[in-house]
Order: sequence, then C-alpha cells, then structure tokens
Amino acid sequence: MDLPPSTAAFVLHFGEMGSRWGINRTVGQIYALLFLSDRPLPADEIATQLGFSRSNVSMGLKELENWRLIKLQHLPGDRREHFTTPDDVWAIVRILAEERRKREVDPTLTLLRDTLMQTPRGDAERHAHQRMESLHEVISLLTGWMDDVQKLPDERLVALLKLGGRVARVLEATDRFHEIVTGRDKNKRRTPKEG
Amino acid sequence: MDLPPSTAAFVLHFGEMGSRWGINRTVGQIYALLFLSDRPLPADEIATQLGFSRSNVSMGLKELENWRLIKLQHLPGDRREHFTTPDDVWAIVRILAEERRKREVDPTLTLLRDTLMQTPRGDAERHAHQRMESLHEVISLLTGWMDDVQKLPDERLVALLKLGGRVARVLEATDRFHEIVTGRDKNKRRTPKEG
DNA sequence: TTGTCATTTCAGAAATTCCTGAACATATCG
DNA sequence: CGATATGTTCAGGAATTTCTGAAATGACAA
Repeated sequence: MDLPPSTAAFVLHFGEMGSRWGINRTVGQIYALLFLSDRPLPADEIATQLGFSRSNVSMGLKELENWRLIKLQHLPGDRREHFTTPDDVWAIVRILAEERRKREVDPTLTLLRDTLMQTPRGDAERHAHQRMESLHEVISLLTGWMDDVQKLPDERLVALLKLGGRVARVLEATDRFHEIVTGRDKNKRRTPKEG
Repeated sequence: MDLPPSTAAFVLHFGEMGSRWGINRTVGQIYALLFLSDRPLPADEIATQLGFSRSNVSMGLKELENWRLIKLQHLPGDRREHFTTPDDVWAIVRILAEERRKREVDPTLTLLRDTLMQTPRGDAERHAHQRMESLHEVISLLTGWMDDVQKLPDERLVALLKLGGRVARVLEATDRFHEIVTGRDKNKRRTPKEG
C-alpha cells in the first residue's frame, strides 16, 4: 500500500470492523478505500493498492453491489468499470439500515409471527411463547420507528437526532398543551373526575 | 434436541443470525435457549439440550458474560451455576446497544478524531480528510442520540418510538411556535452540509 | 485432609471461510 | 480475423475460526 498513512490506517481499521460484522476484511477494506478516494477507482487499481488478487476484488465488488453500497460508472476514454461510494454519508447509512433490516430483521419477524400463530402446549411452551411475544413487540416497535424516520428528508432526520432525548420534554409539553386546550389528559384513559 | 419444535426453530434461527453478526452459531443458540427457558439453566443441561460439548458451552457462556447479556444465579440445593437472560427485553436491547457501541463505534470515533487532528497534504488527502469529517459527524450524531435516549425510562422510550416520524410534525409546530414568540428562526445557524 | 462435583483452559482436530491462480467469457480495437 | 484488455467463475490451497476431549483448577462437604 502506497497510500497516505491516514488513509491506510482507516482502511485497515475498516477491514477489522468489517470482520466483526458479517462482512469480511477484504470487502471492508475495499469499501473504505472507495469511500476516501477522490475519484472513481477501477478494480485493478483497488487490487494493486490493497495487495489483493484481482479475482478477490471482483468478488468483493460484487458483494458490495448486492448491498447497493457502490455505484458503477464509466469514464470517457477508459474501458474499465470504475466504482464509487455515494457522496452523501446519510445515503450510505440509509442503505445500510435497509439492507441489514432485509437480511436480519425481516426473517426474524417472519419466524416469530409464524410461531406466534400456534397455540403453546404446556408450561414451558407457554412461557417461550410469551417471550417471543415480547421480543416480537420490541422488534416491531424498533423497525416501525425506522420505517418512519426513513421517510424523513435528511434535514429533518438530523434535526430529530439532534434533539435527542429532549423530544421527551417536547412531548410532555405538547401533552400538557393538549390537556389545557381540550381539558383532558390523552395519556390517561379515564380519570376519577370524569367517571 | 428434545425441545418443543417452535423452540428448536427459534434456537436454530438465532444461531444463524448470530453468525451473521460477530457472534458465533453456538453462542447464538445458547442465548436463544436461555431467552426462552422458563427457568435458569446450568451449563451441562445447555450442553445436552443443544448437543454441544461441555467445554464449548463454558466458552460460550463466558462470552455472553463479557457482553453482560446473562445473569448467573445459584439455586438452593444445587452447586451448579445457573444462567438466565434479563426478564425485560428492553434491558437486553439496551445492553446490546451499549456493548456494540463500546466495541465497534467508539474505537472508530477515536481513530477518526486522531486522524482529523492532522493536517491533510495534497488533494487526495484533503478529500479523504473531508470524507472522514462527514463520517465523524454522522456517527457522532447517531451515538449522541443513542446516549440521549438511553437515559429515558422505558415508558418514555417506547412512547417516543411509537411517535416515530410524527415527531417531525411536532417539531415543525414547535419551531413555528418558537418563531412566532421570539421572532427569529432558531434553525438558521450554520448547517453542517457544506463541502 | 480426601473425594466428588463443577468449571476452565488449551492443544490440536474439524469445520468453515477466505483468497488465489488459472481457465473461461466477453468486449473492443486494429 | 487475431490481439489485447477487462471481467467472472471456481477448484482447491491457505488462513481462520470453531469445537472437542483431556487435563488442570477450583470449590466444597465430610
């Protein structure tokens, strides 16, 4: 690697990180290199820079294509395919979230739903059934939230994240406001006064 | 495995899912089994149920302990250690988030920060530097949000998630309200998106 | 102390994943 | 049409990870 030291460090780090996830070292390094590059890179150049075989790079790029994480483009006067990552980091994050969800979460939800259709027999099964119900509920909530925020434009998403836990305060305030205006507390079903 | 079929299916599924993450099949299956069990299980019983060697289970449990995902307890009249998962699924989710963050995100942020201290030389390095800046910003935002919502009690967290993208509407309303009251637009500071 | 049961460690076997080179496929140019 | 450049596939070797059995360690009761 005759890359600048900081680039090399980043590439190596991402290789390691990649191997902690499902993705392997090679693929992680390829992506890191593309991410930092100031121009689209052809496969053979990636192979040279990272010291991988050409075929390995080919397979890595294919995997990244399956993940929709890279863009392919042709440069004028060059027959080779060149690869880039999306310019916008948020775009990458969104794609990652979608793909991981598709591969990991959805199959789990399907399994849980299928199982929860059946009636449990005996104490042990009944308990397992309840556990799966709680798990299903939590996962549904999380993915539902994901779906929702995925629809927001970047700016709003960023605003929302910046607000962080303070949203809870806004919620409280909104609730109180609502309460004042309508004369009832929408978070309590029936207050003794109303009974 | 003489487990009920639905339990067996869940256990196998989690084994597969585990191996997509950094965690391995064995550890995933052990956790799934403990999660569904209606009572604390000792290591040898786990080994029998899943058909693993006793030593493998020992290593798996140790890994789960490092992740703080299981609790150890002693039952009266039994010398063996018994293991359970937290009762509350949200507790599990919180721990998972913390540990993944500690292992994957924090080291990345450190690397990025260290690199961003240095001054880039030449076009390529300057571009790489900018890319790392954007990445750092996105990751900081996401983890900052995580920190914030981790502080919320379960109830509020659930409420917030249920609200999902509709929070954006509340934000809009709050902004307009604020604008009207103070006569200025509080979002008109510098935006991070200039590169 | 000794004996028994429970747990951990670890060298190396087994399984899996990764990576390469060679062969093949495909395209474009002269 | 070759000749050359580019891209893919895949068998099998290399590297890594996982798993086991045997031995060591620890814990406790008698």
